Amino acid sequence: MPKKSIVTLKKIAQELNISISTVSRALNDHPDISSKTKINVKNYAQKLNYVPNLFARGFRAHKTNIIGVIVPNISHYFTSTLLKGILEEAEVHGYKVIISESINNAKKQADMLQTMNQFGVDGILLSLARKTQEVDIILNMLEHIPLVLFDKVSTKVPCTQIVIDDEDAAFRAVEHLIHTGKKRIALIKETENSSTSEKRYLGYLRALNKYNLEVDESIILSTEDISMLQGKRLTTILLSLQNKPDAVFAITDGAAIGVIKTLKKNNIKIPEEIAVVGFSNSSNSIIIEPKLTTIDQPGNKIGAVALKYLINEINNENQVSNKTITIKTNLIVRGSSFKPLNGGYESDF
Amino acid sequence: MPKKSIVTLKKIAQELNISISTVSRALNDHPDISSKTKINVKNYAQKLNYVPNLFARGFRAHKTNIIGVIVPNISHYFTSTLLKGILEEAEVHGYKVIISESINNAKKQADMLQTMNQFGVDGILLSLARKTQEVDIILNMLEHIPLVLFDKVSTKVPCTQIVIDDEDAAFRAVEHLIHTGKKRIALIKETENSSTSEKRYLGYLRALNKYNLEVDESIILSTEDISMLQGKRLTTILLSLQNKPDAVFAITDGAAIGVIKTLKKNNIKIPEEIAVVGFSNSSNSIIIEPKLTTIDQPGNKIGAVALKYLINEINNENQVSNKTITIKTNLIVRGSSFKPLNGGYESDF
DNA sequence: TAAACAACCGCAAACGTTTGCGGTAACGTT
DNA sequence: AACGTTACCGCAAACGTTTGCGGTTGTTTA
Repeated sequence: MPKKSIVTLKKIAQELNISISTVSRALNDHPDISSKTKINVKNYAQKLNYVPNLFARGFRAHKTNIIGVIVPNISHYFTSTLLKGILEEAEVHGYKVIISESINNAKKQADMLQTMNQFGVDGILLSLARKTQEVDIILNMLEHIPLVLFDKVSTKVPCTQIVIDDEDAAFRAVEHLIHTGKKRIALIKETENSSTSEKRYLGYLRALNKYNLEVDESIILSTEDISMLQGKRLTTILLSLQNKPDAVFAITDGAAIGVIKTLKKNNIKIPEEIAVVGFSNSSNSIIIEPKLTTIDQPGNKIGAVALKYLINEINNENQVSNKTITIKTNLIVRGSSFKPLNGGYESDF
Repeated sequence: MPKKSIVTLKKIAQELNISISTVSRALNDHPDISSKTKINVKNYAQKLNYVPNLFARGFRAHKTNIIGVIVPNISHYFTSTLLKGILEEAEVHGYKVIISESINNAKKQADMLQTMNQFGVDGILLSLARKTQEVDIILNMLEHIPLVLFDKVSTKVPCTQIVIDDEDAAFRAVEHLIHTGKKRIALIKETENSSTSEKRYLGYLRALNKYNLEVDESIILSTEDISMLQGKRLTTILLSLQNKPDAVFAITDGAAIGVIKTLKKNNIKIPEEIAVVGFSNSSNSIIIEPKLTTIDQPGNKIGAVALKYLINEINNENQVSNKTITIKTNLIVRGSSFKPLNGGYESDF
């Protein structure tokens, strides 16, 4: 059993023959304490390697300096960039972060909210599980503890939310395809009511609308669990059509890569015959050949901003705020949608 | 300010006209309490939505049920699988997990150990930052708090360690290349003293040795930050050689993919002219074409096992254990090293 | 010289929980 | 009737910290 003897205020007080309160105040630079005593105490504490028991402190102050984070799935690249942003920002503010994953399970998510609250975290950062329908537990949470939603959000919850401009990003992606001369652009999206999928769909529609392109339901495909495999499957459907599309906008890099793979297998020229655009700028998007045109979502920034707003709510204990903060994204044009005319050279294609 | 009135044992005791201790014991199923009282108390607690203040409880019991995890970089796919394993296992044991990243900075890592200890975590799971040389802080930590190393470990620290069989895995990877008829196998590894890199190097040597193949220093290349870019750079070096290799074993999927990309650009047939094997089975390894032969490291399992051993040390407060647990890996053969003879069909090549 | 004031410090309560110990009632045993 | 036993339950301390309040010096002011 390791556990070296633990140093407390009491011990310091005894050795120095002063009271516990004086030691506490000295270490906290309270004005009531003479600088002589302060130096004395601080030195001695230093020597004994004293560390305050944040537990006791938090217990008393009802403040833990821990914030809880719940994400649907930790092992997605984008999620880990979100977490990175959160962790970095948390550190500068002196907060620790507890992370849990809901595995896209609403029940589990509810349990986690409970446990986190029970643990006395100072606030919660939540990215919703996919099929979160009943938000009553979350609403209830809102009355107990500061909470902000990020990435996967819901308008049903009146709290501050940090999202990317999904609609606008999708719009720009499709607009880009149109600018390259494409006129019949297919869409691959999710069926379940995912807020992001819906918004990207709207962006797609708006772009077609703006440029007076026909909206053809037969090339708007949905799938439950969007993935590379589904991208492949849906592409074969698209290719079996009489009137094939000349571009595909997949709402996810994974699906987009599935599209590319299937197009290549069918010897279809990318982007000349069919162009492809994804969403996320995942690490895979520069591995596939041709490299994938996609939307870069600054995960770090989303995470950092979310934490910043949360801390704000923790400090200003006024009533719950309710605005939605939108983080800008970037369209990254690569070989899957655009081939430079002049001897333009893309390194790996 | 939200903060609904908080329910404590005291409140329940008052309303029910019994003592606090009785309430506590009733909720904890203490034998001294009559089942009538128990039911009574439990029902009432349920109704008030009582949740024990784990903070106060932990404060008293010197137990937080939080374990700390420090990893070099959270946004690597493999890392997130490790974390997933840890999180899942932690949940079944009723532990919460605090995660920090050291960004491969030894100083930062030391600070984090301190803070975690200060926070009163029950134990620490540590994956070392790359250039962790002075381990005194860690050794010191060992006397205070249960700690187990995982993935990135060091023999300098006498504690239980969870690793994969790097040496053996590398051996099998190279042996596989030899079995396919390759005789001149290049190696791409790290320069800095990374334990994994060293072990994989040893496995490489052992394989060459077993099959009486010459070890040629000129095709054993090292790089500081191993990555796709470095893979590309080193491949051009290999290709400029008079006596080119007929296979490349890259100690990392990223580097291996860089190799493949460069080989393709130079119109070299994979695997006929030069075969490639990586390490990690990252998501990228099935995106690149040909798909990459690689070693699958079961991150989930490593994480889970690490946590299991940590909890064991937390409970059995006997002296520090010091064994090294090795997790088995799998060689996954794909197109980058092997082409089926009979009309064998690989879906995307 | 007395009163007022400042500077410095200690007492004790409080946070919510668990738990050793002691106490009371009811019952059965001699 | 006196005693022992059992079944319940409450008192109070303890965990380590912070903080309002009051107390003790010593110094300045009237």
